[in-house]
Amino acid sequence: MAQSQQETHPVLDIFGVEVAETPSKNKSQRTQGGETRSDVIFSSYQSGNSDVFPNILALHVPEGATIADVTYGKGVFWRNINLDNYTLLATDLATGVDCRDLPYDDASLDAVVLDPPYMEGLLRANKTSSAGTGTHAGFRDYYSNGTESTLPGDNGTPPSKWHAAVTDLYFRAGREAWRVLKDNGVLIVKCQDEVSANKQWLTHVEIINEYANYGFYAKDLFVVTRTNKAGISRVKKQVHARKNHSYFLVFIKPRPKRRH
DNA sequence: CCGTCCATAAACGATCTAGA
DNA sequence: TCTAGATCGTTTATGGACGG
Repeated sequence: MAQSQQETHPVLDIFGVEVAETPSKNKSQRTQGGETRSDVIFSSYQSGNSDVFPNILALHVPEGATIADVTYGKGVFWRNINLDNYTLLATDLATGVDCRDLPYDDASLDAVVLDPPYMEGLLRANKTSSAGTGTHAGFRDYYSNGTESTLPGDNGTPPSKWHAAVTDLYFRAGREAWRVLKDNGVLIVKCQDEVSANKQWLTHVEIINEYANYGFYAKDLFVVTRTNKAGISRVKKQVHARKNHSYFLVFIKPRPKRRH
């Protein structure tokens, strides 16, 4: 008992934080590096995609990486990126590349960026009842449910519809991304939850759970809150909170663990 | 056997605001 | 002033249970 009392203990304040130096007797004291700072990259921003995306790239994708943006669209993600620092492979439906069937070799890319439509209304077969008449019309024409371009299910089941058509697109594109990514490769997925048929669908949770089955590690999650006020029409009684935020999910394809 | 009711699934479409 | 839209509640269809 007397021995233990002779051992030196650091003096702690009420929060348990050391406030006094331990005696110099302690030879192998660890010296901590790094610096204290607050200008770090945060998990949530009230801003647009083109402002948030550079932060994600800076944090998770090293310069010199080869990145495939498989849903390039107008390239808004890259508006504030210095393209000298990366090799960008920009494809889209407009260039004839299906994000579920990429023209790249297995394990050939450092990063993949995926941003498909996340609204079931955009994927409807019937044009008069589908949403998105502008920039997403191409998506709708090609990926819409109930058309011959829609892929049947894994077991020959009918093609998915409504919200399931949205997740189906994410799942297939995720599996394809797994194929083309190198070990430790990064998959950046943009998504947003949606309400369909008066029902809440937490799309980002569904994607994370499904991708975990493929082996992806969900390394990071960013929330983008839109700056403007969105409305909804034809409401008699609001049921759910109007969504004004979306997600960037960052997945890692882990290096396979070596077995003994 | 038929019509009604109810629950659930499927289908559908409107409108107000920000930004140019 | 004009344009165009990263939804979500409402409406319609479907099918089973149930009573007459």
